[in-house]
Formats: sequence, structure tokens, C-alpha cells
Amino acid sequence: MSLKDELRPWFDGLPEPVLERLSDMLKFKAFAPGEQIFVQGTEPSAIYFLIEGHVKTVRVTPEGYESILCVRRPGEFFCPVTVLDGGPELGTAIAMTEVRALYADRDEFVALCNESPELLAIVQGACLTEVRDLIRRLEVFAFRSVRERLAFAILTESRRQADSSGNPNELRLTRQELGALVGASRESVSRTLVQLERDGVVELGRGIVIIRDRRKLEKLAGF
Amino acid sequence: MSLKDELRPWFDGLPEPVLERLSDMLKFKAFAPGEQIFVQGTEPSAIYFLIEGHVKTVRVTPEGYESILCVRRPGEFFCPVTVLDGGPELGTAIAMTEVRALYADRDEFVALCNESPELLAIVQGACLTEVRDLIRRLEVFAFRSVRERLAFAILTESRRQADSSGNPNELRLTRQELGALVGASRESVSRTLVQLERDGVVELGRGIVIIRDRRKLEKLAGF
DNA sequence: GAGCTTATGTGATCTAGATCACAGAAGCCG
DNA sequence: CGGCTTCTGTGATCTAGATCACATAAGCTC
Repeated sequence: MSLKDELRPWFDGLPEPVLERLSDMLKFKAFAPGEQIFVQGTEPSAIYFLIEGHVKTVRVTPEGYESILCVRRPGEFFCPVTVLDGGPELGTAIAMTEVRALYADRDEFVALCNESPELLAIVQGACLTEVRDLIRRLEVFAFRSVRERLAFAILTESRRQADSSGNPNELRLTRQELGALVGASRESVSRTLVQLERDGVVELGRGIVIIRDRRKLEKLAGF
Repeated sequence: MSLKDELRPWFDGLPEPVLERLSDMLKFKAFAPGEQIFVQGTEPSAIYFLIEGHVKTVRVTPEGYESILCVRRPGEFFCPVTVLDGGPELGTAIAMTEVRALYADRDEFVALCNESPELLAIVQGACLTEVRDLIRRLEVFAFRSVRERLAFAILTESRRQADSSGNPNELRLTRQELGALVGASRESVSRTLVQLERDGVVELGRGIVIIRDRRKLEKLAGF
């Protein structure tokens, strides 16, 4: 199957010639676990299309606290915001697993966006989704307990995983990473998850959380 | 001065004919303090251009907690996100003072955006700014104390006020509203502000916070 | 298997901040 | 003016969650 055909499901509705030109400008690159793809604050030089593996975008505060902005999964491209505004990278992208990705030079890609309103609309749409997601997350951060924030994060990530045709019930995140995702300490996450396991909501493993009772989780998260 | 000329500074770089058509589609409306301009979750029917007064966009959780998404000031239009994606309103917009605003029908405005890439880029840019602002805010929420969150919020609002050619040192926000902005209780905000007043950082009044020592504030906020 | 490194559970403490409960103040408007 | 409502300060109490301090445990590599 040609690259162009592989891209099609990602860019549904994109005119054939645009798809063609896009696939022509893409190059392949692999990353090892832990490897940095780009660094917070630097000028964005490319847009990445994730084929395989997971990538986290993290921000580190001056005190050394690490917070995870988002986890990217196969089928996603990043970062839509920096592609459009050309501003500094919002976070540092780190491969969580073996990663296979395609990438395009940002300038080239932007040029193509300016010629194709359809492509621009797709990137724009991704940004708008991010705004809506961030607002929900902010609300959860402001008023809810670690237990509820965790439930929310697990469900959210689970859904994103389902969207990328992964197993929606198995989340490969360490307690540390979950903490960075919900703004809590590793210990609190650990204790809370053990509690949730006792309640039959999840099942725990080393570096993994398995969802057992989605209904209870949704109730907790306030969905 | 014609409406078109009044609009010009808001839409710097917009081609003359587009500006003309935009000014033709605008209508005037005034709101009394406390009046709702639109409601969270409803379908957006218009885009508003704020001429005078302040507008807060709030979200209310099922338990009755109120959080403020943002405060709009003269020279801003809202909400760029719902204009572009047509999704449900992100929050309920409430006039905080006497408000004078212009508004355009969303469909008409979107049609104009589709004809003018320059106009689209302006609205898009506002969305991208929102993403970056939200991310910073999320980070502050996750790891910092009420004291630091307050300093951050006061500075941020101060800057936005300066941008709308208001007095950047006088913030007309109640303790309650500041709490809704930083995710803290009214009491905590009150106590913390009194402390900051003792330290000579701010001066307090009924429904107002006056910045006295911007430098200290910036240090606290982590700027 | 020995010896790493990384991920995890869990007890003991300590504190920021929520919550409850009032009392003053400052504006309103009749 | 007196009686509203809205905003504010402040004490007392209580608890979620951070932090510190270990002890495992599970993989990995040689």
C-alpha cells in the first residue's frame, strides 16, 4: 500500500492532489524510548505524524516538577498549535515506547496549508479540540479531588487510545506519569489507585492500569 | 468617526473591503451588570465585539462551584473558538459592568471568514493565544500555592487590562471572583490578599485590587 | 544468579487550604 | 434615616494530600 493510501484515513476529505503533495513531503524517522523529539521553547521545525508508539509532551517547572500536557498516540499529528502560529514549542516531546513517525518540514507544510483550506481546517480543528480539552481539564484541576482527577484522566486517555485503535482498557502509564497528568504526587496516585483496585474499578500492574468497571469510573469523573 | 474607522485598530491589516463588509454586518447592543450575554452549552449565534465594560465567562459545576474562564475587556471579541467550530458555548458570558458591544450573526461572520484568509487568521490567532494561555494556567493550577496562583492571576489580568487601554494597576474583581479565577475559596483569597497587602504588594478595596509592587508580584508568580 | 535500575506500596507527619460561623462595612434604595 | 443586599475579614476546626522514609518487587544486563 502506498504512503498516500495510508494517509487517507487520517485526512478524510482532503482533495487527492493535496494528499499527493503531502505524502511527497513526508520523511520517516524512528525514536527509541526516552528519546526527545523536540524541546520546549525551541522554534518548531517540523510537524510529526505518529504511526506507531506513544509520545508524551511534558513541561518542567523551574523547581523540577514535571507535568504532562498530553499523550499522543498513532494517528495523531503534533503539534497543531505550533504549526499554525510558529511560536515556541509548548512542551518537550518524549517517546514513551519505540516510536515510528513521519514528519514534514514546517515551512513546507504551512505553505501547503495556505494553498488548501481543507488541510488548514483539519489542523485548525485539532487546535480547537485542544482548547476544549484544556478547559475541561482546567475545571477538573480546580475543584476536584485526586481520586476524581484520576478517574477523569484514565477515562480521557482511554478514549483517546480507543480513537487510535488501541485497546481502550489498558493504559500504559506509570503512577509517576499519571501524577504528572493530574497534578498529584506519585504516592497519592499509588494510594488512590490501590483504593480503586479494592473497589473493583481498575486492575493494576507495573506501568499499566487496566479498566475493569468503566461505569463507576465515569461516575467518579463526573461524566 | 465611522464605525469602520473605529474597527480598524482591532483588525489591523484587514483589507479595506473586508473591513467595510464587517462593519456593515455589525449591530449594537447594551447589557446591564449581571445580564447574561449567552449561556454555556447553547449553540453560538453571534460573535461579540466588546466596546466598553467587562464581561466574564463562567462555568458552573454540577455542585455549584463557579469557575471563571476568562475576563473579556474592550477591544476583544468572543468567543473565537465557538465562532470557528460552531460547537456549544464554552461558558456563560455575564456582563460585570454596564456593557456596550457590537455583534454579528455567526453565519454571516463565518461566511466572511471563508472569503478572507486575513480575517480567518485573526480569529485563528485568538484561538491559538487561548491555547497557550490555558496551558500556562493549567501548569500554575497543578503545582502552585494559592498565593502564587493569585499573583499569577492578578498579573495576567493586569496585562490584559493594559492591552485594552485600561489602568493596568486597578483590577475590578471581587475576592469571590478572584477565587473563581484561581480555583480557591473566597476566604483563602481574602486571607492571602491581606497578607499581600501587609507585604506592600497590593492595596485592597471593596471589589478592587490595586497593584503596588509589580516586581514582587512577578517574582511570586514565577515570571 | 548477582547486581543494577526503575516502579511500586505504605506508614508517619505535617500543613495548606476548605469549611463553618460570625461580625463588620460599605453601598444600595425606599 | 433605617433596612436591605453584597462584599469582606477572621477565628476555629478538620482533612486531603504533600512530603519523608523505607521496604519490596519486577525487569534488565552481564
